[in-house]
Amino acid sequence: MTTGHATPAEEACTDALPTAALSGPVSHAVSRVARLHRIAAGKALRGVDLYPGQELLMMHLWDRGAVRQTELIRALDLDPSTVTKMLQRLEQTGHVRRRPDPADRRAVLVEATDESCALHTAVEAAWGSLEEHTLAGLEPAERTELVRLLAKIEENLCREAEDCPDRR
Amino acid sequence: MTTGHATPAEEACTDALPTAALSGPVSHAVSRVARLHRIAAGKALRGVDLYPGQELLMMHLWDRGAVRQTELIRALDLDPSTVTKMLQRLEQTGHVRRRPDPADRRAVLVEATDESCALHTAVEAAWGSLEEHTLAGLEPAERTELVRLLAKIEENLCREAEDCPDRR
DNA sequence: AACTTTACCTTGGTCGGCCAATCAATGGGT
DNA sequence: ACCCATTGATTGGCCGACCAAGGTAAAGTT
Repeated sequence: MTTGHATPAEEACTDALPTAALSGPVSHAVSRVARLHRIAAGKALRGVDLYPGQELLMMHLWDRGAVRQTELIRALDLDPSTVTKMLQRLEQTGHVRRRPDPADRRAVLVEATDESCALHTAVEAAWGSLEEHTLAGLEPAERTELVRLLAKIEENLCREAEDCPDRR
Repeated sequence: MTTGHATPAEEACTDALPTAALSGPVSHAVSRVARLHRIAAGKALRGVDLYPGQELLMMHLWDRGAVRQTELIRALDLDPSTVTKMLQRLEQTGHVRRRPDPADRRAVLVEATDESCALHTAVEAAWGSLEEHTLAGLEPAERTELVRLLAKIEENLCREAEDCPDRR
């Protein structure tokens, strides 16, 4: 793929030679991989009544118990409004319960419902199988290298986003 | 990051130790990188009146001229309905023109408007600068390795998606 | 104590993106 | 010629995610 030659069979999953891929091969790849990954996650999660993205929120709740919404925002690194709406939907589907924080009358405490805990293992299994499938055919060394490189570009992107300056 | 130790300073951009990251480090990283990358793209594209995602569509049109919608769907590898809605918005903002295909009365031909072509260079510059920024600090060897690994996992994910079986 | 700033969350709007279902036109099979 | 399967595109509904703006409560200032 980095070399110029490509047999017709090999370019099955790729378009011919879009300038997007030439002008920004990594950006291009990241977009495509992310999209495919999200679709795969969606399929794996369909059986547990969760939509992709929600599983990370739930995992955090399962991990930490009752937390205030701000912590979710910080941990998931999402927009506050996004979390609000996700929680509204998760509450409606009975996965999550919200109650006012007695210590701070403007804050909200969030926790996973007991019923949702039944999904815990299923979700982790799905997440693990997704990971395994994503990395199929990669040797251990390649995997750690991939993680290292992804962490590097994440930090690059994070720096520009100026999300990091404050101690999040 | 794969090792257990992490100084307080180093985990600045990462949450403490979410099971999500342990249970699927690559999946986790892909999500985060993709999100940050999209935000960065959004910032870079804000000056050109385009939203992230639209630039790829426009680049394809600039490349290939008038194409039918099916080709966009295939090339961008998106859901048909997604493309339809994107085109409706792009048409409304004057970046794109649509007309019926004389050869096939159910198809639609899409092409970039002349005005949109003015953005061509700006978009490619933005895309290139985004790429450069994403890869800041990575040596050439690391970059090609990253591309190679991303391509590998893309193929893995693509295979499961069963989008590939037919000759796209 | 009164005022100002900051923190926590919500609402409204917009986009990209998916799925499921639908309609219209083409093309094959008999 | 007819019927049926396939292809091209659209609609409606939903979710994740963003931004901008607003409202309320806590903390900091004077």
